[in-house]
Amino acid sequence: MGILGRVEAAEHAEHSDHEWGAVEGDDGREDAGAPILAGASATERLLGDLNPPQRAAVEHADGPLLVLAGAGSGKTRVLTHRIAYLVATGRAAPGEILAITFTNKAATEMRERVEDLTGAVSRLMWVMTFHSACARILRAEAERLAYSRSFTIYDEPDSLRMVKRCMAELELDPKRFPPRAIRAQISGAKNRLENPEELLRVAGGGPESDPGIDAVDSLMSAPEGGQTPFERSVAGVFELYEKRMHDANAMDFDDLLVRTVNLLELFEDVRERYQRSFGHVLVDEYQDTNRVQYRLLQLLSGAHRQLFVVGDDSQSIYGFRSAEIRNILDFEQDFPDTQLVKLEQNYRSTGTILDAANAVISNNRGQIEKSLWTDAGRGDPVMLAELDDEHEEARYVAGEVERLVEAGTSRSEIAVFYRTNAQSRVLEDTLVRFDVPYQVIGGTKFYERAEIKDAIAYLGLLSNPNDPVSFTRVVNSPRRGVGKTTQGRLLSHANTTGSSPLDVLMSSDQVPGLAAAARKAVARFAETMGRLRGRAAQAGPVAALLEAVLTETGYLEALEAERTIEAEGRVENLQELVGVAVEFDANREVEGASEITPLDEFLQQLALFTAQDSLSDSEEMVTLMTLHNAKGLEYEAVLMIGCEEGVFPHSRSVEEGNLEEERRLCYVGLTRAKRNLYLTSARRRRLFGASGRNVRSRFVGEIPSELVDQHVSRQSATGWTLGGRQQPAAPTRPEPQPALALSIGDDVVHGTFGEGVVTGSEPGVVMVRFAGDGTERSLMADYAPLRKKS
DNA sequence: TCAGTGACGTTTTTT
DNA sequence: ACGTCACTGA
Repeated sequence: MGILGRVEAAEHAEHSDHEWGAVEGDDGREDAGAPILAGASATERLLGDLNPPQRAAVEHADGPLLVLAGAGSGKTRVLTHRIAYLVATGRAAPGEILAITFTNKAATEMRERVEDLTGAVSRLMWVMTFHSACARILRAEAERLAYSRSFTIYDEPDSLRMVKRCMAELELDPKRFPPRAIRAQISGAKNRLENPEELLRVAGGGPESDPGIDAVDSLMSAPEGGQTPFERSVAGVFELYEKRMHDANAMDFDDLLVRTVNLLELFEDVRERYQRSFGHVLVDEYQDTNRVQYRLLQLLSGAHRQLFVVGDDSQSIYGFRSAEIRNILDFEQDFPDTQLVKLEQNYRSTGTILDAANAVISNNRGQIEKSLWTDAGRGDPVMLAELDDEHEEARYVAGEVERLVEAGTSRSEIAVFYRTNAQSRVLEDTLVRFDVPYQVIGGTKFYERAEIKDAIAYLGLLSNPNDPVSFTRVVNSPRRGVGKTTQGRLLSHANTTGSSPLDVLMSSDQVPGLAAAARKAVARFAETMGRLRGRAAQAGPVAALLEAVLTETGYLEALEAERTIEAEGRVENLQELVGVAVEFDANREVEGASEITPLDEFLQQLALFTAQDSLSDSEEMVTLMTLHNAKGLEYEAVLMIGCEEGVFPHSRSVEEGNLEEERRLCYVGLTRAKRNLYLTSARRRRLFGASGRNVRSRFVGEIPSELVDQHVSRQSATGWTLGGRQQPAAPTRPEPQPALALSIGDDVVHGTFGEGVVTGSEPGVVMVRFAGDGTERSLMADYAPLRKKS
């Protein structure tokens, strides 16, 4: 066992009064709290409310630990308590802990809870995502990899842009090889830690191919072996892409991880430094780690092997991002002295919901044996609803949400999940019409709006003048007479002289071939950028710099001159961004001599901001999100919409044979619900204009019928019965009353809102203005407790 | 250089 | 059905 490593770790643990390096065997727990009085009571406090297996995990003595935790079994809690335990018992100083969470939000919550438990200031703790941790390490060590510290982080669209540039440079036809596909291949290769040459080697020489053809093929393309033209193109683009990204002093999301691995592999001193500083490494959602992340964990915990990972193989849903369940299945082999703790008691859901989820996931093969149980009651049945089309489905959701709210469920405790972001649209329209407040997580994000990206690109360019993508974005926005031709001349001059695009701009009189008008426009822009650059160098508040950028570049002015509603919205968005900057400036700890300038830190935060981070849980809103975004969350009531073959499981997953991952995704969705669970499907759904007939998802059929309660919309009931399925038992659901014959002007009485008058109607919906509060509401004709006043 | 028009492909999921 | 992108004419 890594005795040496641990002794070394102990030596460098300045805050540790203990000589943990000297303690051997499993029985460390007896000594754990004893020497520190305050620590002892704190330890008791934080162990008190744990069940035996949770406690075993938290009190784990030494070496690698794998916690296999079922859904809702308190795995994040175990992780939090483990950190608190390490701090409280003095086994680790806060600064020696690196805890990896899946989102920034989860990280913030975890820090706060550790603070609550220990009373310790957690600022020193590294509790963050893989990407944030890597970005921080890279900022500090960038020079080792011939990067500058002000490297730019490209988001996915920007990375795609760079791929397109490279393809153009290689004269590859984007119609023949879609840039998206190439980008996906590159990303996959990076996550598997393959470089361009390896990619070719792996792709080449399929053993099943006909040797005759192989021979011909190898004659045709001797140096590369027998790849398809696509694979060769991927490798070529990959190679150039890597070079151009480095020239640009830019990293994509994958680079953040890969470069950190490179750094730690290449430089022994750096590796040892970080191994010493992180004496304990903890990972949440371990089932979703991929090859790079795994390698990173190996490198960071190499000497001490204090690796504490928590995960659930049934919830592995990021295979498309190269996550490997293998990492969890093989953990015990890779770390032979691993201890395994299983958490199988579920504290979240009713027995019915848990049984449904277990029944679905049991259709997968090769899950690690777990038997989740709960001592909560049975609860309500799972509600199944089959509606006619996506609009009726949305109305059903809106109706059920209203019903739940009236029955006392807070809107913030209700969530709607769907497979694809596109599905939120119809739902949003309907919720607006029904006056149901909601928030959408993910989808088209604030930070992807053009004006926001422009503003960030300006800041990015000031920080990193080498970045051609930001340069291109910004140089003629607002329109200032620097068109494509001029841009091309500037960039190619930058290429030939090897200087940065921004520097070329500053000395544009050196650039050949510029027309007089262009020359003038360029010079004018260069002057403003020069001024702003001077400002940026002063490392003052980011908000002030951003405001200066927006006014001095004429960006705001141009928007205001448009005098349109949209432009107004853009200005508002920009104001919001300034607000974000103000908040950033206010929260920034005034630590002298930081390695990162405020501007770089701000840009980094924006780049690594995730969908879930914008989730607000305090307000009275229903939450809408994809199933992927739902991971790690829980709600009293969950509605999963679009449970149809082709939608969920997605047709593409079925084609690619990823059905088991889809089923795990379903499992994740089901297990988010504490009390009420709804699954809805539509018989017809419009996709790209064309309307298709859909059948219910196989996952719905995998739920035992005694757990469910069915509602089938009237229009489809017959067809459904003819389909050969068993007609459900009589629903206990409030039956849709036969729609009242209402016409505009009729006086009606509503169970909750009182008297009103019908002001309009649509199929299935009736609009009523109520006398009580004067509001007009859209109600579902079939469900609303309405009766005609006679 | 730019505004307007038509074709296209996009919809899996995300750091 | 919608947004993006490339092309075209002014």
